[in-house]
This record gives sequence, C-alpha cells and structure tokens, in this order.
Amino acid sequence: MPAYNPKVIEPRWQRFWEENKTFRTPDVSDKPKYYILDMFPYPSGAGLHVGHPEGYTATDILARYKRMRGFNVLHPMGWDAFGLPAEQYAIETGTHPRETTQKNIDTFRRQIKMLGFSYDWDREVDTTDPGYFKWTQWIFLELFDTWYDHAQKRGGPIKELPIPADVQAKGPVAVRAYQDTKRLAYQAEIPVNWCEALGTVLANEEVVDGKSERGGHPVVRMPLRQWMLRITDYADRLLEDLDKVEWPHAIKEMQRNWIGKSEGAEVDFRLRIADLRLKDRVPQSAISNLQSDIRVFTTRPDTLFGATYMVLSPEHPLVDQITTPMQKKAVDEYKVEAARKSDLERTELTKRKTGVFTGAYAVNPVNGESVPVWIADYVLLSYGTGAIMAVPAHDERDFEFAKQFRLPIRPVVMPPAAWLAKTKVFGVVHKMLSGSDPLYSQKHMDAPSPGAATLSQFEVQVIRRAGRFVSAQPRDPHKYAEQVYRDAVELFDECFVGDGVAMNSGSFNGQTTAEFKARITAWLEKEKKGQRKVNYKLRDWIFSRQRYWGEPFPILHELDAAGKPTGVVETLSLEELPLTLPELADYKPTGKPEPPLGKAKDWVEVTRNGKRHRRETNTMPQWAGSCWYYLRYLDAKNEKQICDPEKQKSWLPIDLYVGGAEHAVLHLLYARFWHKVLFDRGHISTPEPFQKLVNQGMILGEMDYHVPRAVYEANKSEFARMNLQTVLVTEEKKEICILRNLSSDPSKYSPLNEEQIEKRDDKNFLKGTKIELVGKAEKMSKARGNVINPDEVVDEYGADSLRLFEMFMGPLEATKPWSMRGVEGVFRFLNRVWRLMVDERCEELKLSDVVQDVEPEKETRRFLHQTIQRVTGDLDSMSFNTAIAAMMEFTNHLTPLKIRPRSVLRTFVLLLSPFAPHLAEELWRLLDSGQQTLAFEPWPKYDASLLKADTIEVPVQINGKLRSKLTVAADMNAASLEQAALADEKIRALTEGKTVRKVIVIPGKLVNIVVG
RNA sequence: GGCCGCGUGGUGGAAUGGCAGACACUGGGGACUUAAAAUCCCCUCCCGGGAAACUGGGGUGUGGGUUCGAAUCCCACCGCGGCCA
Repeated sequence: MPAYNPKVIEPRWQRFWEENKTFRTPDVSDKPKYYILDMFPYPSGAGLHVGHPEGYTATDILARYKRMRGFNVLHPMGWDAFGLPAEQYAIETGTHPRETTQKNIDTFRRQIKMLGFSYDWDREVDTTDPGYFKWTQWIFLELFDTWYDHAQKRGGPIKELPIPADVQAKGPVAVRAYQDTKRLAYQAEIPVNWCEALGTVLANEEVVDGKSERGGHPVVRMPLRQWMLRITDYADRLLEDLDKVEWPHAIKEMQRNWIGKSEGAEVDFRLRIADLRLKDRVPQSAISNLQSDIRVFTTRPDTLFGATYMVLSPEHPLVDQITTPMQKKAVDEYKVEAARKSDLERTELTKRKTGVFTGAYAVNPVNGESVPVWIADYVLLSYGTGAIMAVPAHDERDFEFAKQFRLPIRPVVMPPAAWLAKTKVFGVVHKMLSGSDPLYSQKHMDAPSPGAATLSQFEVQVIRRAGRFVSAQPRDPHKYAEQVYRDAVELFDECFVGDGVAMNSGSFNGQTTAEFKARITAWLEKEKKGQRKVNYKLRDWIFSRQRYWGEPFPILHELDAAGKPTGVVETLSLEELPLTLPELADYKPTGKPEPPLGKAKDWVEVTRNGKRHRRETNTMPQWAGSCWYYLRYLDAKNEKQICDPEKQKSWLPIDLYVGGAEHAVLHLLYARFWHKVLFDRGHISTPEPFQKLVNQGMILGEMDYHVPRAVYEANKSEFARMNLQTVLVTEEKKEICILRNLSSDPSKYSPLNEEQIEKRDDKNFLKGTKIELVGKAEKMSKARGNVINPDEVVDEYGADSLRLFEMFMGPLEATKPWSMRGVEGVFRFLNRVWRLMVDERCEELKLSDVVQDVEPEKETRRFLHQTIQRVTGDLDSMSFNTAIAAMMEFTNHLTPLKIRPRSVLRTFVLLLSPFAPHLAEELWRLLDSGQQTLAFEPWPKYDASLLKADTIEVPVQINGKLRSKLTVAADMNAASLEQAALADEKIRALTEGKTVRKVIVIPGKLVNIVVG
C-alpha cells in the first residue's frame, strides 16, 4: 500500500500507543511538569461533533510538543456524565440512566481514541462512578464542616467557630443551630425557579427569558427548601484572585460582572406610624408589631436628599405588615402577578414599569421628609436588602417609574457642562440666547404671537423656564440650562446618572459626588442611621436538584417519634461513602417539587444509633462533579484520599486549560470556589486551579444559502426540478428555507457549492434564475441539518486530516465555518508529505530513492531552519494555523527537489508529528528504523546563524510609496543602503529635479526617501 | 441601553508601525493520460494601457487625525458578534 492510506496506518499506531502505554504519565519524574487539560465533555447520545475535537486537538498538539521539549506532560480525559438528558431518556424508554450513560461514554471514548489523542487513559474519570462521586460527596461534607472567618478571610473547621456566650448558655442544641447558620453548605427556604415540565428547580443562570435553558419550558417562582452553598463568602477572594491568573480579558471581566461588587451604604428609613394610624385606622395591635425600619442598600448615598419615594420588592417580608387595609387588595393582586415573571423580565429597562402604593410612608433620615412606600417588581428581593430608596432624578429605573406614577423628581446632582450641552433643553436655550430666530425670544412667551404656535410645547416650556432666570451675567447658555435643570428637571427627557456636584442637599451642597459619598456615609454611621456596605450581585449557589441522576447528598434528617423531621441534620462518615443511588422502577419526577428519590422507601428510611432518619432526597446539580475533576486525574484510583498530597503538590496548578467560552462564568467560578475551600482546609496547595485559560471558538456549519419562506412557496416546483433539497427553519421569528443539494444519503449534508451561485450587483443568485439567495454560516444544529459527524470525516480523510483542518481553519479562539473542501486541502498536503518520502508507484512500502543521505543545499537548509523557528514560535503562541502554513511552504519547497536529504526530512517529520502524529510515526519508522516511537524525540532546534539569506530584497519607497527594489547583501549597513537606493535607476528617474529632504533607512528592511 | 471583541480578495485567513493578500479553498489555463480521476506546472484583489516582457492608478467598513511611513496607533460614525441589563 504505497499510497498514503490513513485507514491502515492510523489504527495501527493507535494500537501501538495503547499496547505500549506510550502516553502513560509517570507520577514521579525528573522532568519539569506540564499539566494540560481539556474541559471534559458531557457524553450526549448524539456522539462527538466536530466542535469537540477543536480544543482537544489544540491541547494534544501542545501535549505532544511539550513532551518533545522534555516535559513530563499530564494530559487526561474523562466524562461529566450526570445530568438531565440521560434521565429524560430513562423516563421515555425505561432504560436505566447508567446504561445510557455507559453507552454514550463508550461512543465518546471510541470517537476520541479514533482521533489519536495522546491521553493517559489510565487516569480516565467518570463523575457517575461511585469511586468518583464518593469524593464529590466528601467535598460536600467538607463544605458542610466549614465556616468562613471574615476577619481572617479564610474558611476553617466549624468546630473552631467562636460561639457567643448567650448561645453557649442555651446548650448544645442552640450551639448546633448557631453553627448551622454559618456553614458553607446550609439549607434555606427560598423562592426558586420551579420548572414543572422538567420537574426540577433551576439555578437563575439556567433560566433564560423566563424559560428553562434546556427545552424552553415555562418557569415559575416558588419558595422551597434547598441546599445552598455560601459562595458569597468567597466573593471578594474570587474577585481579587482573578489578578493571579492568565485568562482572556473578556472572561475575567465576565466573572467580575457576575460577582458584581458594589460599594455603597445601607440606610434605615423609619416607618411613619402616625400616618398609618390616621389615614386608614389600622388597629393599634398591628402597629405595635411593626418592624419600624426599612433598610435599603444604595451605591449612591450622596443622592439621599433626592429620595422622593421608596420601593419594596413584592416578596419583601415587610409588605404585608405595612400595607394599609385600603391598599391590601391591590397589593395582593400585584404580588401574584409579580411571582409569574422572571428576574430578567422584571428588571428590563425598556419595559413599562409597574407597581402599587402600599399606603405606608417612611421618613427620609437626612431631611425628615415623609416619602411614600411602594412595591414594584423592578426591585428584587435577592439584590441588596430587597428595598430601595428611589431617586428618580438620578436613576433610570426610578426616573421611568416616577414619570409613570407622577411621583416627584428632585435633582440633587448638577451634571457637568458637557452632559448638559448634549441635551435638547440646551439646544433650545442656545437658540433663545443667540437671538438668531426671533421666535425663540422670551418676549413672545409673555405675549404669545401667532408665530409662537409653530414652536413645540416642549420648546415653549423651556423658553418660559429659562426666561425666568434673569441675570446680569453674560448670556451663557450653560448657566441658563443649569437653571432649567434646577427648576424643571422634568423637562429633560434623559436622566443624569453620573458624577457631578451636589445641590438641594442642605449643608452638603457644592460637594463632588465622591466627597459627598464619604461624608454622608460617615454621618450616617455617627447618627446610627446606616453604615458603609459592600454588596455583591453574586448570590449563594442553589445546590440541590429534584432529580434522580445526580450525586445523592450524604445527609440524614433526624425524625421524631411521629416521623416528623426534628431539624437536626446528621452527616454520613467517610466510611459510609459512597452513598449510591437506589434502584428505581420509575424515574419520573413527581410533578411536585418532591424529588423522585423519595419513592425509594427502603433507601430513604434509615435507623442509625437507635434513631430514625430520613435520607436527603435531593441530588446535587451537574456542576458538582465538574468542579473538581482536574484533581482526581492526579490520583484517579486513590480509595483513601481525594488525592495524594504529594501528587497535587507536584502537579498543580493546571498550566493550560482549554474549553468553550460558554463556561466562562458558571463552571469556572464554581470550580474556583471549591478549590479555594479545599485550599483553606489544607487539602491543596495553590490558591487558583487554572493558571492559564484559552477558549476555543465555535465551529459553524458550512456556508448555506437560503431564501425567505415566501420565495420558497413561489418557487417550489423550480427547486424540485433543479433537484434541490429544501429545509424550512425558523430563526428570529422569521421562517426561511435553506437550499441544499439532494444526496443519496439523506442524513448527509451537502450545501450548494459556488458553481451553483451567480454573483450580480453584489448579490447572490441561484445560477440561471432571478432568485436571490442569502449566504450564511450558522451554528450547527439538528434542526438545521448542518451537523458534521467526525466519524464520516475520519472515514473519508483520516484523523490526521481532521486534526490538521481543525487547526488550519483559523485562530483557535475565532468562530469559523466548517468546509469539507478545506479538509480535502489539508488531506492533499498530507499526501504531498507522504510522496516526499514514499514512491507511490512501488509495490511495497519503502523509502523513495530520491531520499538520500546527503547534505542539503544551502537554501534548503536555510528554509528548514526558518521553518523550525516559525513552527516553534507559532506553537508557543498557539498560532496553529500559521504553523501549518509554514510546513506547507516548506513542503512546497521540497517537492520539486530531485534529491531530498534524509536529515532534512527527519527534522521535518518531527515538526509535523504533533499535528499529524499517525503519519509522522509511519514516516519516522521509514526514515529511521531504530526508534519505536518519535513521541519522545527531542524537538528540533534551529541555528540562528543559518536563518539569514546571503542577499535580500529591500523595498525602496518614495514618500511611502513602493517604487523599486534592491537586491543587496543581507548585512548591508544603513549608509551603503541609502547610497544604493539613491543610485537606483528608477529612483533616480523619479527623484530627478526634486529635493531629497530625508532618507529613512531600516537596515535589512526598507528605505524610504522623502522628497519635497 | 452599557461593556467587550471584530470588520482585509469570490471564500477561510496571513501580515500588530515598514513590500497588503502568506498558506489554503474556489475558479481558469496547461502538462501527463486512449480517456477520466489523481498528480504536476502556471494564472486568480480591483480598474486602465500593452501582442508580450511589462506598466500606470486605486485598494484593508466609512470619514478624519498622528507618522517619513497606518490593515496595524488615536477620534467619530456605520455594520456584525458575544456578554450583561
């Protein structure tokens, strides 16, 4: 088989690597370590798609490269296998999720192995393996056993939590209850996103537009007992330590935004009891029960004087207490309405604001004013204190709300001149003062003339207001605009939210925003009316799911004699782990927020130490297993410990982590949180898990052409006649029809090719018709039918071609469309490489006669060293596409050579080997029969002295335009270069009769002559 | 609406202050072949002149700026994508 045949050589080398355990990583080594990690996949039923191998190929190339550079490389793979789809499948078919999961894992493993990745398969992990989730459960117990010491800024064992004397005095039950309020894992009754269709509670981030992210089912809010993880305690460290890692700027920024640290103040507003009593005759008893303060959080305490009303979130516990009988009906109705909306819908800026007055009033602590208390759904219970002071002049949402309900708007910050100058008001004032248009004179306003009617109501009002500002000063429009802002802020249709100078704020007038903030906060603290406060957008993590296919909690709830929970929680010991899932005949969610595990009566009911217990029936979310898998790879089979301390010490942190940007926030934040807890508890020795992070871009389907639905309807028969396949899809509420070629295999996707398209007037038309087509590459999806299956690609071109094309398409981070023709292109390149060394016409596989043990020509040697330099540099900067281009260029140079030196080919094969390892191993064996594998051959070095050519071409520019080229010695100095350039014939012709003002010479690069 | 990123041939892309379009795809022409496939060679940013070797001009979303010199740096605008609201 002398022709390049990946179908033969690839399985052979894969078998070789597997049988020889070529890529097994020793735990102990003299070599420096390099831990390179892929985000492990969720093994779905659909199998691998071409997006998966993109990141895997990049890391595999680097892993192979680093091995050759003398590193002890850890490059493992595993499965994130708990989760909804397997369970859904179980519900539909009655197959146990374990079976489906195993089947999917087997498919994924087969597909991944078929691509020749150099993983150490002895370290494979599977999150659903009891040997694995034993330790997931153990970490949960660690979280349960940890409290966060804010003074020390670190987590510690709960037994070290100082117990206040009064709690101590009440006995062990009280101590226990006190500890329970401080644990990192705790239970809470909170409003959650309940999705009836999925039968589970979803995290906020799994809800998009009020629908479940998976499946798009409706989601409602309801209170439910949940396990929570106190990630908010770590918010500050999660934020600060972002500075320690080399991650893409955008990802760090997303994490910062997600944590959402804001500094401000908490302020207490006293409720006006008297108002309540007088207005609505509330019974005396109700008033005495009233909690008398409403606490708000604000990032702008400097705008306190502008707070003209307050808003509570509809779920705020005070609402029922303060609502007056007259308002009760409206308030109750509103609360029901609000519960139906998602957080996003509620806070959307563009939406019309809604709300209801509670009938109550509170006192603004800075000026003693009474302000009405409303409820509105744009205030969320989960942010800050669930209540706000509304400053309509300086907050967009308050501004909208105030206009909607005609609440007073009082400006307390004077915007800077630049802001005012951009407003419409300023435009009118400017016209009025410039006198260019007599209509804009204020005299017309006093005694309206017929012409004044052409002015808008807005303009008339502005002129009237501004006209009242009579000043001896120059007619400066800024001063007048300022005055209008002071007197009639409602005329401005934009609300000023920036920093400025205080006004209408008593003794604070004239202070800048920053100054004011500091002073008022100090004043509030002194007066005991509030304090400085740091607030986070990050919420505690809802850590339980009402599903079957997840890790069970190692938790028992104590029951009393009547079988009711006592509230005491017991943990399982390490010896009792793993706690495995019970077998269930019926996986269906109960339809109520009660988890399916409750159906396993024998499993749920436990008697321990003579006491009755009920097992926790929630399961952990899918994130749990993926939060720490990178640790388990270090010691995958350890039954005694999560990971041997020596092993984690020598391997952490991960040098490079590659995965999709869709995990930018959640997975990466959760994993960092767990890592920090384990760090605090002394189990691991680095503060951050992932030193360097790179996101691979998305791979889109091939360029596809479509027409609007209507065009499809009108041309149905035409399309049929042309043997076109039509695929109807809906995108962004528009129905479109994708046109493709019919193929014998209906599952195969064959988009229109360029010969079928005609370009006219910058538009695409279906060849020979007037039908305009829109060409676009879109995300691969089943519905669109544009999914590429790697099995088919490998079958047709081989794994090396797939690997190479994935890297050749463009920069790793970029989103880029797939192209089968592109795969063919790199396949042709590999064929050319093969033919450099193998004579295809021979019957047997042997080295071609043109390969000889001779010294290379000077030019070949120079090219080789340049190629080593380029490929090495490109690998170090992860520019795989240009590294491949460099090797293609070198191949193009070698192809016409009649004699090809063996030494050059050997070096070249080593360069190619991380990219196309099967082909390289095969050729290596032909070139050098002594070695078993090239995987540990030293990486080629280049000789800098051989890089330079003797003569080079230097461009000569005149005034920056290329005019001539000089062929000169490579090391010619600046003075001689200048001379040579000026002496050049073309240059002399062009500079004749002109003055040469300046000559810029960059030796070895260019000459630029400036003439006047 | 805010923040971040990106706009280069028919297509994917290369060049990050110094020859724009490397390397590939597509298309065109030629060689080999009885023929086809494969392979090899040449051309392929746009407009103009020339029989040809060649040659003139324009050109990196748009407009401005900095610089001897800008795809690259700065400002404004337009468009696309992502994240957040």
